[in-house]
Amino acid sequence: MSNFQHVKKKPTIYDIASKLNITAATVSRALNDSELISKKTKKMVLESAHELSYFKNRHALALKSGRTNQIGLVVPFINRHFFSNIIMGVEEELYPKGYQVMIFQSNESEKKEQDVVEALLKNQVDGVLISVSKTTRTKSHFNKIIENNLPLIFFDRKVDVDNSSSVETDDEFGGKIATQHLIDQGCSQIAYVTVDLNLNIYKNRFKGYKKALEANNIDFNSDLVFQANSDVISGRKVARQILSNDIKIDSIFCSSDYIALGVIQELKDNNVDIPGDISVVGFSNEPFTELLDLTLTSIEQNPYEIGKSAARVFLDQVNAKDAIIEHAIKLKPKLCIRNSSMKNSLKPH
Amino acid sequence: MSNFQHVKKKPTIYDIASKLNITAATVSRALNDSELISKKTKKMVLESAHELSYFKNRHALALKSGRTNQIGLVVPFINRHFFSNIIMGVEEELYPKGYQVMIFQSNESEKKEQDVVEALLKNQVDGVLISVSKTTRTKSHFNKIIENNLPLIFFDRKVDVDNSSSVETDDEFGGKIATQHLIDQGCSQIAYVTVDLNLNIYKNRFKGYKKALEANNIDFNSDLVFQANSDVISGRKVARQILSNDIKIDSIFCSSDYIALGVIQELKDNNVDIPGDISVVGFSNEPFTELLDLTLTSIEQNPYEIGKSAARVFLDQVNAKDAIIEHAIKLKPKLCIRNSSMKNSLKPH
DNA sequence: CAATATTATGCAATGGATTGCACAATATAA
DNA sequence: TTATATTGTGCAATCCATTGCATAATATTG
Repeated sequence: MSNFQHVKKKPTIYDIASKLNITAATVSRALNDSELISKKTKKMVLESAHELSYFKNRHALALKSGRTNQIGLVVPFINRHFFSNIIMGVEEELYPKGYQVMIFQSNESEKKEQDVVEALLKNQVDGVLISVSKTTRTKSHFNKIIENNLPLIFFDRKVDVDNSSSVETDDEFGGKIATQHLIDQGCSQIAYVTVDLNLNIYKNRFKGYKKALEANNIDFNSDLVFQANSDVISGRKVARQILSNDIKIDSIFCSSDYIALGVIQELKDNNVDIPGDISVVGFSNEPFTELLDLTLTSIEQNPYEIGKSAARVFLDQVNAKDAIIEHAIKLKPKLCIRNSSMKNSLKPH
Repeated sequence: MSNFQHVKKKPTIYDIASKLNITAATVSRALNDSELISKKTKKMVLESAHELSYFKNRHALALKSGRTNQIGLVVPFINRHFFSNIIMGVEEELYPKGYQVMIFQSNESEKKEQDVVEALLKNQVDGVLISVSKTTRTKSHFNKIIENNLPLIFFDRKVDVDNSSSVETDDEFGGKIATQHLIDQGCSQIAYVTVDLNLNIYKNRFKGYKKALEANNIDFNSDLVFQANSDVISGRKVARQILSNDIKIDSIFCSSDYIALGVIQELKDNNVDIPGDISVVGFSNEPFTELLDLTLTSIEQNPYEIGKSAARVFLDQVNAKDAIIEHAIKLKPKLCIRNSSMKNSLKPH
């Protein structure tokens, strides 16, 4: 329990060198398996390195080479189910390749996002994966990344930047299959609840909704479209609005699970039968959707796969060296059917 | 869209030096506000640095000093509400102080945990904050951290290691207030559902439960104690067991929200009135607890504060230099009363 | 065996910032 | 004005690994 523990100094190539009566240069080459070095010497060096439990000093390497084997990962908030699972995917893919993932949050603030990108560049990361903050309007910080000749990969939320890549959910497809599912249940008066249409993801989900109607020869009725924030309260408000205006519908497709939950709560409070009278579908497949009394049908975006995919795109870029590779990947989301939408379903349990 | 963008080289102290016809040493001292340097020179240097948008090279610093301003944060999984909020807290506290947080997952595997700690040491992090994997039985990797003279702070789950600190939830207190709450509602036949009693957190919650009974002169009855895994299925199983054996109880305190949810589902399916016939309390205050039809009373551990606290302990250690500081902090959890436990409550809405 | 081709190693600079020591420039005292 | 004290800068080594160039050691060929 001594105060001043003996801090054993980490061994360097010089230690190995002097132990073997050769120079550090030779050791370095041996460790890097250079053809210049004889097998015998290589063997000696490797053994000695193992013995001393030698490891290369990352910072010396970074200083010399300018590469760090670290990548920057920027998300709005890490404590969101969606983003934390993306991070899982990225790590899973990159950790075995020797990359370390530096995770940063933008807190949905453009300023913080700029700061964070700045910090990443100072760290000389080898690439940046980012999901853009909602409030971001400028893109000079993204251009800076490109100017540094680093791979830049957007995921989930992108901005148009030359020489960058992106991995997104095919939100339009998601909107389409959710709507089609309701139609398949016999619904035709399908209300739609959207969040801010300035955001691409919501724009595209809406597009999918309309496409599905069109494909089934159902007239689009703008009276059935509602605007809300992505939370329970907003969902309740929309439901109240529908009920009090006596708007005739047989289903509601909400572009957010939280809205859907609010809708369900308000409808239940008003003795509306779900899914009998009104079917409800959400979006994102939040963990709570399957924990509810009335489980909620939703669209799974598979954030884990988004993460993995983004990581693979990064590796592609890195390995391609100077070739331009601009990936623009869209992953198909999946419909998770539960009790809130099954007109003919047996009651749960 | 050229393939070979011009990658502007980052300015160094040498650039500043030659621009001002002084030496790098002087520039370095000026940047570090050394008293050796005249105000005039300092001003020149600072201005020039700003002009060139100069920043110190982290890797050069790390190489020279052995310190990196990075800390390692190890959690079992980052996509758990509890842990991701701890991470938030840590970041919030350390980011403004110029520390970067390197986040790693152990996946509840001892081997991975050892690897990760190894990686952190190779990176020469300035300290390690860790929540120990469930499967960890050895502690030599923790000792290695101490031998390197680095601050080691355990959070939520700790292991006994000399010269380390810890920040935990006061689980016993949590168990006590939850039980007391049920007693306050008039309950006396309080079932208790625990998870693996080999784990300290569950051991302590159980202890709290018993203490509360004792304090209220209620006899402890081991027939009312059940064992389960921390999931919904297990919760249902316990409830079925209670019902089929016709065990007389007026409430159930579950050491996990998932168990509590399963219990509630099963009881509801069997037309038991909650909280009328049986009150239910969970533990951890998972996000879903307030989204349920019947909102679930639970114990909030405030992971965000745990994170902040752990970060502060780290800063303490760092600033204390060679002094021994062994913090052992226990944070009081908080009771969140909701509808599942309020005997006299109005029905929701 | 001498001369050339191969192969294996060493030397020294590099990357960027810090710092002990030496020395120059200026200020103060005598 | 000269000797001494005080302040401000420069020199060069250091942290660790890499790498172009020079050279030593060995192998090959005539």
